[in-house]
Amino acid sequence: MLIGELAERAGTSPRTLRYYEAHGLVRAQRSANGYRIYDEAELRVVREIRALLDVGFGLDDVRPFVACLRAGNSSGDVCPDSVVVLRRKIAEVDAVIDRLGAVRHQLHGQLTHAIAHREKTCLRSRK
Amino acid sequence: MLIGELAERAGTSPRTLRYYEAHGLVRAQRSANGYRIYDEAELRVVREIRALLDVGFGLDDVRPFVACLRAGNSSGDVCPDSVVVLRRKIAEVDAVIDRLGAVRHQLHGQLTHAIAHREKTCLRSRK
DNA sequence: GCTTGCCTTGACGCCGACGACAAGGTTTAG
DNA sequence: CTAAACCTTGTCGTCGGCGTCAAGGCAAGC
Repeated sequence: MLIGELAERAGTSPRTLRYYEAHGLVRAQRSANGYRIYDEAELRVVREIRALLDVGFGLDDVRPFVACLRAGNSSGDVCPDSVVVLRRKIAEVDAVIDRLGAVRHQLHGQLTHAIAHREKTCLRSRK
Repeated sequence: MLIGELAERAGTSPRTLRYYEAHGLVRAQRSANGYRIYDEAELRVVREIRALLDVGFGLDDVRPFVACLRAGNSSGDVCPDSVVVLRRKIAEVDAVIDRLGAVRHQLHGQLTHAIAHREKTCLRSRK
């Protein structure tokens, strides 16, 4: 499988796959003419990477999951390192959610205050 | 008031104030030697900017609030343009919170699955 | 042979809010 | 006289995950 085919099957671009390889996440054989050749297993790897990135992981966070897959596991999640990252990410997400909740609350306060002020001004202007 | 003093009083840096000025948010007189001179009103402007940026606004989002303050209002929130931005930002925050909730849910699922798998493996290895 | 369509490496662009540094001018205190 | 401590403009660097050329090689069909 050449890079274009893998890219299409994984729903991404050749550029992206080379980028992953440059960062040590994806591996490829080389044909005589220098083309990258991938086996089926890499498709699963790339899909794992994509799924995690979509969820907000960084490339570094993804490494343990890829290693876990390469170690022969059916899921990238089941290795200790992956679990560590999962826990950390959940905690991060929780923190952001809390923060955004507070932000939302504050913005809501500013909004209602502004509306109230507008009512007042409007009433005054009608006198 | 020179730029260093304003920066300190607003809890930021001279570089940041020049950046705001370059983007049309903050204004300054110039002394004979070319130094920027700020009046007290600019302190409130800068604080408004900082408060909004801290909450996740971009510089463009902040403009209406600054204009509102310059128009003589006691709060930057009370003008129609500000209210529009406030509503939009609240909607954005809500969307992100929803998305993160889904992400959290998925990650939690992956984690429990991984733990369950580990239990299984552990049990097998003890046989 | 020529075009088409793959592939290769390399390098710059992006976005946003600045930080950091360069190279210089000014004023003040010792 | 000089050092310190301000100020000025200008430019490059940062972070991440790529997109987008550029310039070229290789394979295959007509």
